[in-house]
Amino acid sequence: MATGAPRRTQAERSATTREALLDAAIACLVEEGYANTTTARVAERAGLSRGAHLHHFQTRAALLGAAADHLVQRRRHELQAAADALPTGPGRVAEGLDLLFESYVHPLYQASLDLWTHARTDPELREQLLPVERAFDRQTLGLTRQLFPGAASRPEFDRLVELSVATIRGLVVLDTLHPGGDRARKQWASAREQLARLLEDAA
Amino acid sequence: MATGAPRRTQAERSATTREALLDAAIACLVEEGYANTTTARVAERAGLSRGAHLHHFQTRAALLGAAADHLVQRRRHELQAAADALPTGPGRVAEGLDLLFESYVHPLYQASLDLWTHARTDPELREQLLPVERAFDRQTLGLTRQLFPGAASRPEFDRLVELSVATIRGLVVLDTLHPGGDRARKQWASAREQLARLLEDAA
DNA sequence: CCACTTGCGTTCACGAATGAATGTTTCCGT
DNA sequence: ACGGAAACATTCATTCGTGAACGCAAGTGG
Repeated sequence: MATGAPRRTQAERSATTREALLDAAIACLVEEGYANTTTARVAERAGLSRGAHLHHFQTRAALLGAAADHLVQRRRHELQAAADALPTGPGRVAEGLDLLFESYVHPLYQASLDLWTHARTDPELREQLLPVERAFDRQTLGLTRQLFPGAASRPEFDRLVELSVATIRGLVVLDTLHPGGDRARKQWASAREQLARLLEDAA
Repeated sequence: MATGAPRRTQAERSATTREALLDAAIACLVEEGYANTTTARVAERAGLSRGAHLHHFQTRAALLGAAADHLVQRRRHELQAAADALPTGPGRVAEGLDLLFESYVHPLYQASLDLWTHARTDPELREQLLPVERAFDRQTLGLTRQLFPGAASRPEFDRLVELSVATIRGLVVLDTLHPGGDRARKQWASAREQLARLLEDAA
């Protein structure tokens, strides 16, 4: 038959549903939280049956582990694109810090927080998340080197990045209790100034 | 009868069981996490029946809300005692920051993180936690004024405290995935130096 | 001392979530 | 086109957590 849709190979079909499940899982985590992210709920959101889920991920922890990985990949793409588009110039440090901050206030990071928090007492989930976290860390460090080329070669650079990232994480946690609130954003204005000074002094 | 134990009034009995339940709930949160902190589990830990729990707290969210409050009270007592015992002198700022840091790496704060994270998507729990958080914030701010009397009157003091607390929170989150790990502690050494400089410059 | 209240324990019914077992459709190699 | 394999769907049994109803025992005020 000459339908417009070319016959899709099985591997393509498979990849599509897999993505749909992961996207649904992430959306579910963001909007309904870890506790309400059940296998049934995710399948429903993806417009699939529970069987489809079971076919791709035998267990719930497997699904969430894959979702975490998917999450990091998505963040990587968005961040990389934004970083490449960032102009060089005198305001580069401040804007680079802003970029980093935005990647954490993003709703996606709330999903990560949910996962990480639960992994503390769920050995199976933690097992899944440990390699993902390593990738996340490397990703962040690599990005900062690109964002702050002036200071990147300094010996204290890694410490300053740790400080900045820790501060950002700490600010973002503020907003978990106040969804849509901008407490983190308000405090960030002042914090960014201090961090920028430290990074520029190092350059 | 002349037993050594004087007859306890009902109010005393009640208060004892209530405390036992709250302590059990907190211990359960710390060791087994939010998801495994079920009403049955808490009652078992407290050496009581589920009926006892249900008598004092009709719903699970009520128990957890009360537990969060209890948590903040306990932290207040410990912190206040430590702060009162802190000597004045040249190292006061650094030691004060350490004190603050210790109050966050404490396992009790992991329980708080679990609660706060879940409250994001659980309206009933969030309702319970909002006033508790306000108390916690006031408590922290009051303590810092006592710890850093030199800088407390400066206009930028509140901003510096926010920065310090955010950094500490962000560092502590690191350890959720690595229980018993001291990644936060290691990064703290360097971060504390920077924060101390800022606070001392303000004094 | 007795009626009444309050703290505490037991049992039951309901709902929800998970994963296993078993069908049904879609695709690919020959 | 046809047989096998893989993707996907349906149903089932089990487990677990919750909160309500009920019942007993211990304390309190008249």
